[in-house]
Amino acid sequence: MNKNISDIARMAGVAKSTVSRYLNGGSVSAKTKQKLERITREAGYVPNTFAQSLKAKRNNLIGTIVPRLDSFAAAQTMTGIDEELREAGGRMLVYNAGQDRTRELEAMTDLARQKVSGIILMPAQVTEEHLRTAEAAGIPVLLIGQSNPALHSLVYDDYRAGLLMGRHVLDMGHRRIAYLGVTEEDEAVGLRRKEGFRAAAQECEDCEIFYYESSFKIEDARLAAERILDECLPSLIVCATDNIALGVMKTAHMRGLSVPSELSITGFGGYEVTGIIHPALTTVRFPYYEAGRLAARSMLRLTAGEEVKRLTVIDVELLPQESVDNLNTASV
Amino acid sequence: MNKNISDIARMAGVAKSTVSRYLNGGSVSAKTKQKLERITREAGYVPNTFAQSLKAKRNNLIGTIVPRLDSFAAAQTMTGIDEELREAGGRMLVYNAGQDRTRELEAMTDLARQKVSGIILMPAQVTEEHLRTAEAAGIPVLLIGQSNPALHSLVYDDYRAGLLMGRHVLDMGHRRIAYLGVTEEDEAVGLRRKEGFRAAAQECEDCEIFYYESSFKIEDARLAAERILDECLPSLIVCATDNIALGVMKTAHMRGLSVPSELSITGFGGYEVTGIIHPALTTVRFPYYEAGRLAARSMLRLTAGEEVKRLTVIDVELLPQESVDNLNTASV
DNA sequence: CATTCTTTTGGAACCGGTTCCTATTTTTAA
DNA sequence: TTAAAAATAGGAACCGGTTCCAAAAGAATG
Repeated sequence: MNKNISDIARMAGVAKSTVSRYLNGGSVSAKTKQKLERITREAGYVPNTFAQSLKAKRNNLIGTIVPRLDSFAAAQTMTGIDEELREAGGRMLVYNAGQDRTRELEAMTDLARQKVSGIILMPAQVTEEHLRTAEAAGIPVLLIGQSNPALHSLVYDDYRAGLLMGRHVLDMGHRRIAYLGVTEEDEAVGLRRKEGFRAAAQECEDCEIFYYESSFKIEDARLAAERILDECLPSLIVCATDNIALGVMKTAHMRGLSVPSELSITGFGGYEVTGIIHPALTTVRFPYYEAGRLAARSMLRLTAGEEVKRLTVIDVELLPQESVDNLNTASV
Repeated sequence: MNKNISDIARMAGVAKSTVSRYLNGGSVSAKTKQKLERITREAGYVPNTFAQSLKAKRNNLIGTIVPRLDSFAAAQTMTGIDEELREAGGRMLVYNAGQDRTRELEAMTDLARQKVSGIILMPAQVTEEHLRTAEAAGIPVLLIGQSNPALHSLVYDDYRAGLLMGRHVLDMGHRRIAYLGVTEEDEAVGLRRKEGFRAAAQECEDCEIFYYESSFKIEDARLAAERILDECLPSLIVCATDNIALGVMKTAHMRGLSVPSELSITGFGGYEVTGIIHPALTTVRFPYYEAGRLAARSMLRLTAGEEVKRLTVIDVELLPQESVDNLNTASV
């Protein structure tokens, strides 16, 4: 049923090289061009991509490895990558690493086997093994969210995010604050975000900060919040991600604490849900979608052998909403 | 740098057919097997998947077309598909249709070109053109969420979902109810869900139901809720999706209406966020993840030429939470 | 009209595997 | 020890394209 290039050549009474040239815009006379136009259309001819890729030794696929499919950040980033690639005729092959480092490495190897043109990776941390695997893959690898001098990276300005948030909550009059972070192994979220916040705190003499740690899971955050409220009763909890903030908010509701009048809460990320819940969550917006587009654009340039800046820092934006009480006016 | 099968054959002093046989478990003597084991390992040899697919005329890719990447349902379904395929050595190629029917059709054609083994589609509606395109693709196409006699389909029991929800809210004593649905062009969400609900309403004589329509967007739902509250002031709004319910909840908060004591709200879907927000949203859980797994399993059987039931109905489950007031006890 | 330069075309080789068929070697049975 | 059977290996064709090179055809020039 499906015709191949030889069939078409035979039907048109020409050599298959002529058909190939016709399809790829080579020099073909107007007459044969017309004939081939008609015949390929009538036969519904579609070139076999395997055969094309076999000869070309490359395809238009970009592998994207995400830590999980059901996260706002991953979804937005993927959407951005997908749209940018599509406009350039490329395609996105998604791999879900399920937040498992081994699967992340396997995914890279596997994508290299499939001979994708490049890999966009959203890792939680970059290990020596990541570098070795990327090296072995022999194709461009671009990181989003984490950076490494050995690879091309696209990072958010996590330090500034922490700084902005810190200054904002201090401005609002909060002095007794809990910071609920994540493991420092995650350099971006765990370390730099916290350091930015700490820097803001150090600009203010009379504030007390309590540092806590949780996982990225909402349920773990909920439990951590229980501990925080039992131990130090802050006026505000700064959470390292919006999801963590949701967990903390849940705890507040369960304890009957009113947000923000009895407990203020902030997040990081700018997830859609932060604007929908009540009270809307004060957070720092990370432009995931734009980062995805930018990543795809950079990757296309890399696969074309063009130069790309090794490290790009993406700006973030404070998004003050309702979940932070203004203690200045309250005391007036 | 990268070796091909001929290189390996030369290095081992055998014919490439022998190498191929070694790789694919054909009859090879213990001695050559050992030798090839060593050589392929040392050379880091990896077969070229294009060449394999070219000969085999098929690959292990399953195309998945989702309406959008950033929806809970899509994310869960993709995760299910991905995990099931991975266990069977298959891979998922994701296409984002961006809620655009034209792009959905293009995606099918495009996937067929890439010679994926099968397509899993999550359409908002199935048109004649979908059928034609699927037919032309010449590979198995499986629908999730919508059904069509011409294709293999996996649907949720939307009618029962509506029925369960209807009975539940009536049980809770609500009699003046608004149903905020979506277009009936969406047979599953727009039509059957509503019909189930209507059937439940008809089991009760003294209830008044007001039907409204919105899009799937939270913001549109928010606006629709404004209209509903202005026009008929029900004790409860049944929303056709959890996202719509979130929009309605937003309006309630903005108007200072307490949920559920002044306005009860329900959704459909069982999105993660429904359990996190306060009050937690009463909804019907749709097992998206399991559906994804099931879809992948069915697709693998289809590509293997095995028989698969044409229509599978997936059961749903009522998830009563806090957003529905019990008017029975209230009046006691 | 002959000659030269361009444009168009066909043929063959190639990309990197798999598979079929035949030849050779090894094993088993007689 | 030899014949028959079984296991192993090699060679060639094939999958469906692209590309290089040489031949043929057409256009331009003197």
